[in-house]
Amino acid sequence: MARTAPQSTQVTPLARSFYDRDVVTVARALLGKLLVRTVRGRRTSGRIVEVEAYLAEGDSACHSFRGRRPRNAAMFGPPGCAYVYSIHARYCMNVVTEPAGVASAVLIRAIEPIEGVASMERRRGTEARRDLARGPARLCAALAIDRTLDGHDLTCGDSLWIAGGPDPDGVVTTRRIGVTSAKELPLRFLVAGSRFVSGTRRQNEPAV
DNA sequence: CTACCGATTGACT
DNA sequence: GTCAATCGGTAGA
Repeated sequence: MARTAPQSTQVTPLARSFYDRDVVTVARALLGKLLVRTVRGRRTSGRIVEVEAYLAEGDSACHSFRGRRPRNAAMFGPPGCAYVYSIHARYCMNVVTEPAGVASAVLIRAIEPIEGVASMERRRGTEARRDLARGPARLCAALAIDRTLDGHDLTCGDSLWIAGGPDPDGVVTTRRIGVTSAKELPLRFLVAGSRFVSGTRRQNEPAV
Protein backbone atom coordinates (compact mmCIF):
# COMPACT_ATOMS: atom_id res chain seq x y z
CA MET A 1 0.00 0.00 0.00
CA ALA A 2 1.21 3.47 -0.82
CA ARG A 3 2.54 5.52 2.00
CA THR A 4 0.08 8.14 3.21
CA ALA A 5 0.09 10.82 5.83
CA PRO A 6 -0.52 9.37 9.30
CA GLN A 7 -4.17 9.40 10.29
CA SER A 8 -4.72 9.97 13.95
CA THR A 9 -8.48 9.53 13.65
CA GLN A 10 -10.73 6.75 12.36
CA VAL A 11 -12.63 7.88 9.27
CA THR A 12 -15.16 5.06 8.86
CA PRO A 13 -18.66 6.55 8.60
CA LEU A 14 -21.04 6.13 11.52
CA ALA A 15 -23.84 3.61 10.87
CA ARG A 16 -27.43 4.61 10.27
CA SER A 17 -28.40 3.22 13.69
CA PHE A 18 -26.38 6.03 15.27
CA TYR A 19 -28.78 8.58 13.77
CA ASP A 20 -31.95 6.57 14.30
CA ARG A 21 -32.35 7.75 17.90
CA ASP A 22 -33.86 10.64 19.82
CA VAL A 23 -32.60 13.92 18.32
CA VAL A 24 -31.20 15.22 21.61
CA THR A 25 -29.32 11.97 22.19
CA VAL A 26 -27.82 12.21 18.70
CA ALA A 27 -26.98 15.89 19.13
CA ARG A 28 -24.97 15.27 22.30
CA ALA A 29 -23.37 12.14 20.83
CA LEU A 30 -22.16 14.13 17.79
CA LEU A 31 -19.87 16.28 19.94
CA GLY A 32 -16.30 15.12 19.43
CA LYS A 33 -17.09 13.26 16.20
CA LEU A 34 -15.21 13.98 12.97
CA LEU A 35 -17.04 15.72 10.12
CA VAL A 36 -15.32 14.69 6.88
CA ARG A 37 -15.60 16.25 3.43
CA THR A 38 -13.83 15.13 0.25
CA VAL A 39 -13.65 17.09 -2.99
CA ARG A 40 -11.84 15.49 -5.93
CA GLY A 41 -10.10 13.07 -3.60
CA ARG A 42 -8.87 15.78 -1.25
CA ARG A 43 -10.03 15.53 2.32
CA THR A 44 -10.89 18.21 4.84
CA SER A 45 -12.24 17.47 8.29
CA GLY A 46 -12.89 18.82 11.72
CA ARG A 47 -14.05 17.86 15.19
CA ILE A 48 -17.66 18.76 15.94
CA VAL A 49 -17.72 21.15 18.92
CA GLU A 50 -21.16 22.79 18.73
CA VAL A 51 -24.62 21.52 17.70
CA GLU A 52 -28.30 22.37 18.10
CA ALA A 53 -31.28 20.00 18.19
CA TYR A 54 -34.53 20.79 16.32
CA LEU A 55 -37.51 18.74 17.47
CA ALA A 56 -40.12 17.07 15.28
CA GLU A 57 -42.91 18.02 17.69
CA GLY A 58 -43.66 21.16 19.65
CA ASP A 59 -40.70 23.17 18.36
CA SER A 60 -41.83 26.28 16.48
CA ALA A 61 -38.22 27.07 15.48
CA CYS A 62 -37.91 23.78 13.57
CA HIS A 63 -38.22 24.03 9.79
CA SER A 64 -40.66 21.11 9.80
CA PHE A 65 -43.02 22.88 12.22
CA ARG A 66 -45.37 24.03 9.44
CA GLY A 67 -45.24 20.81 7.50
CA ARG A 68 -43.35 19.37 4.59
CA ARG A 69 -42.20 21.81 1.90
CA PRO A 70 -39.82 21.41 -1.03
CA ARG A 71 -37.07 23.03 0.99
CA ASN A 72 -37.32 20.81 4.07
CA ALA A 73 -38.10 17.49 2.34
CA ALA A 74 -34.81 15.94 3.51
CA MET A 75 -35.92 16.33 7.13
CA PHE A 76 -38.76 13.91 6.44
CA GLY A 77 -36.44 11.33 4.91
CA PRO A 78 -34.38 8.61 6.57
CA PRO A 79 -31.95 9.29 9.43
CA GLY A 80 -28.30 9.71 8.58
CA CYS A 81 -28.87 12.04 5.64
CA ALA A 82 -27.88 15.70 5.39
CA TYR A 83 -30.39 18.55 5.36
CA VAL A 84 -28.70 21.57 3.77
CA TYR A 85 -30.65 24.82 3.48
CA SER A 86 -29.82 28.42 2.68
CA ILE A 87 -30.50 31.43 4.84
CA HIS A 88 -29.27 35.01 4.48
CA ALA A 89 -27.52 33.91 1.29
CA ARG A 90 -25.47 31.26 3.17
CA TYR A 91 -25.69 27.51 3.67
CA CYS A 92 -26.21 25.58 6.87
CA MET A 93 -25.91 21.82 7.39
CA ASN A 94 -28.03 19.50 9.52
CA VAL A 95 -28.05 15.79 10.21
CA VAL A 96 -31.47 14.12 9.97
CA THR A 97 -32.37 11.96 12.98
CA GLU A 98 -35.09 9.54 14.11
CA PRO A 99 -37.09 7.29 11.78
CA ALA A 100 -38.18 8.50 8.33
CA GLY A 101 -41.27 10.65 8.67
CA VAL A 102 -40.16 12.04 12.05
CA ALA A 103 -38.79 15.39 10.91
CA SER A 104 -36.08 16.19 13.47
CA ALA A 105 -32.50 17.24 12.81
CA VAL A 106 -29.26 18.40 14.38
CA LEU A 107 -27.69 21.64 13.12
CA ILE A 108 -23.89 21.41 13.03
CA ARG A 109 -22.79 24.88 14.20
CA ALA A 110 -19.02 24.64 14.57
CA ILE A 111 -16.02 22.37 14.08
CA GLU A 112 -12.42 22.53 15.16
CA PRO A 113 -10.44 22.28 11.89
CA ILE A 114 -8.28 19.14 11.76
CA GLU A 115 -7.34 18.24 8.17
CA GLY A 116 -7.06 20.42 5.07
CA VAL A 117 -6.68 23.70 6.92
CA ALA A 118 -5.10 25.31 3.84
CA SER A 119 -8.18 24.42 1.76
CA MET A 120 -10.46 25.86 4.41
CA GLU A 121 -8.42 29.06 4.52
CA ARG A 122 -8.74 29.41 0.76
CA ARG A 123 -12.49 28.81 0.77
CA ARG A 124 -13.07 31.18 3.67
CA GLY A 125 -10.68 33.90 2.58
CA THR A 126 -9.01 34.11 5.96
CA GLU A 127 -6.13 32.48 7.83
CA ALA A 128 -7.66 32.99 11.23
CA ARG A 129 -7.92 29.34 12.26
CA ARG A 130 -10.42 30.00 15.02
CA ASP A 131 -12.83 31.62 12.54
CA LEU A 132 -12.59 29.04 9.74
CA ALA A 133 -15.61 27.00 10.82
CA ARG A 134 -17.00 28.84 13.86
CA GLY A 135 -20.66 29.26 12.93
CA PRO A 136 -22.94 27.13 10.74
CA ALA A 137 -22.49 29.06 7.49
CA ARG A 138 -18.75 29.53 7.95
CA LEU A 139 -18.49 25.78 8.52
CA CYS A 140 -20.26 25.08 5.23
CA ALA A 141 -18.06 27.53 3.37
CA ALA A 142 -14.91 25.99 4.85
CA LEU A 143 -15.98 22.48 3.78
CA ALA A 144 -17.54 23.51 0.43
CA ILE A 145 -20.98 22.29 1.50
CA ASP A 146 -23.90 23.59 -0.59
CA ARG A 147 -27.39 22.52 -1.59
CA THR A 148 -26.10 19.88 -3.98
CA LEU A 149 -25.49 17.91 -0.76
CA ASP A 150 -29.08 18.34 0.49
CA GLY A 151 -30.36 14.82 1.16
CA HIS A 152 -26.88 13.29 0.84
CA ASP A 153 -26.48 9.95 2.65
CA LEU A 154 -23.86 10.38 5.38
CA THR A 155 -23.41 6.64 6.00
CA CYS A 156 -21.66 5.76 2.72
CA GLY A 157 -18.31 7.44 3.30
CA ASP A 158 -18.56 9.37 0.06
CA SER A 159 -18.13 13.16 -0.32
CA LEU A 160 -19.51 14.02 3.12
CA TRP A 161 -19.80 11.88 6.25
CA ILE A 162 -19.22 11.69 9.99
CA ALA A 163 -16.70 9.38 11.67
CA GLY A 164 -16.02 8.49 15.28
CA GLY A 165 -14.00 10.63 17.62
CA PRO A 166 -13.21 11.07 21.31
CA ASP A 167 -16.06 11.97 23.63
CA PRO A 168 -15.59 15.47 25.09
CA ASP A 169 -14.62 15.83 28.74
CA GLY A 170 -17.57 18.11 29.34
CA VAL A 171 -20.69 19.39 27.58
CA VAL A 172 -22.34 22.79 28.13
CA THR A 173 -26.06 23.18 27.42
CA THR A 174 -27.48 26.55 26.37
CA ARG A 175 -30.40 28.05 24.50
CA ARG A 176 -30.20 28.07 20.70
CA ILE A 177 -28.65 31.00 18.86
CA GLY A 178 -30.50 33.21 16.40
CA VAL A 179 -33.94 31.61 16.64
CA THR A 180 -36.89 33.97 16.90
CA SER A 181 -39.28 31.45 18.46
CA ALA A 182 -38.95 28.71 21.06
CA LYS A 183 -35.99 30.71 22.34
CA GLU A 184 -36.16 29.25 25.80
CA LEU A 185 -35.52 25.62 24.92
CA PRO A 186 -32.09 24.35 26.10
CA LEU A 187 -31.17 22.56 22.89
CA ARG A 188 -27.67 23.85 22.06
CA PHE A 189 -24.71 21.74 23.11
CA LEU A 190 -21.04 22.77 23.25
CA VAL A 191 -17.77 21.01 23.95
CA ALA A 192 -16.79 22.58 27.27
CA GLY A 193 -13.77 24.83 27.00
CA SER A 194 -13.46 24.73 23.20
CA ARG A 195 -12.31 27.99 21.65
CA PHE A 196 -13.84 26.96 18.29
CA VAL A 197 -17.49 27.43 19.32
CA SER A 198 -19.59 30.38 18.13
CA GLY A 199 -21.55 32.75 20.32
CA THR A 200 -20.62 35.38 22.85
CA ARG A 201 -19.40 34.69 26.37
CA ARG A 202 -22.89 35.33 27.66
CA GLN A 203 -24.53 33.09 25.03
CA ASN A 204 -22.18 30.30 26.05
CA GLU A 205 -23.08 30.40 29.72
CA PRO A 206 -24.92 27.24 30.78
CA ALA A 207 -28.69 27.69 30.52
CA VAL A 208 -29.55 24.73 32.69
C1' DC B 1 -46.25 38.29 -9.92
C1' DT B 2 -44.60 41.07 -5.41
C1' DA B 3 -43.53 41.37 -0.45
C1' DC B 4 -41.62 39.72 3.43
C1' DC B 5 -38.18 37.59 6.25
C1' DG B 6 -34.68 34.45 8.53
C1' DA B 7 -31.38 28.24 12.47
C1' DT B 8 -26.00 34.57 9.52
C1' DT B 9 -22.07 37.11 8.98
C1' DG B 10 -18.85 40.89 8.86
C1' DA B 11 -18.09 45.67 9.41
C1' DC B 12 -18.36 49.13 12.49
C1' DT B 13 -19.03 52.23 17.37
C1' DG C 1 -22.32 46.09 21.88
C1' DT C 2 -25.16 47.71 16.94
C1' DC C 3 -26.57 47.27 12.18
C1' DA C 4 -27.51 46.11 7.39
C1' DA C 5 -26.34 43.26 3.19
C1' DT C 6 -27.93 39.30 1.08
C1' DC C 7 -31.29 35.90 -1.58
C1' DG C 8 -34.14 31.71 -1.79
C1' DG C 9 -38.43 30.07 0.05
C1' DT C 10 -42.94 30.93 1.05
C1' DA C 11 -47.36 33.23 1.35
C1' DG C 12 -50.55 36.09 -0.54
C1' DA C 13 -52.74 39.22 -4.23
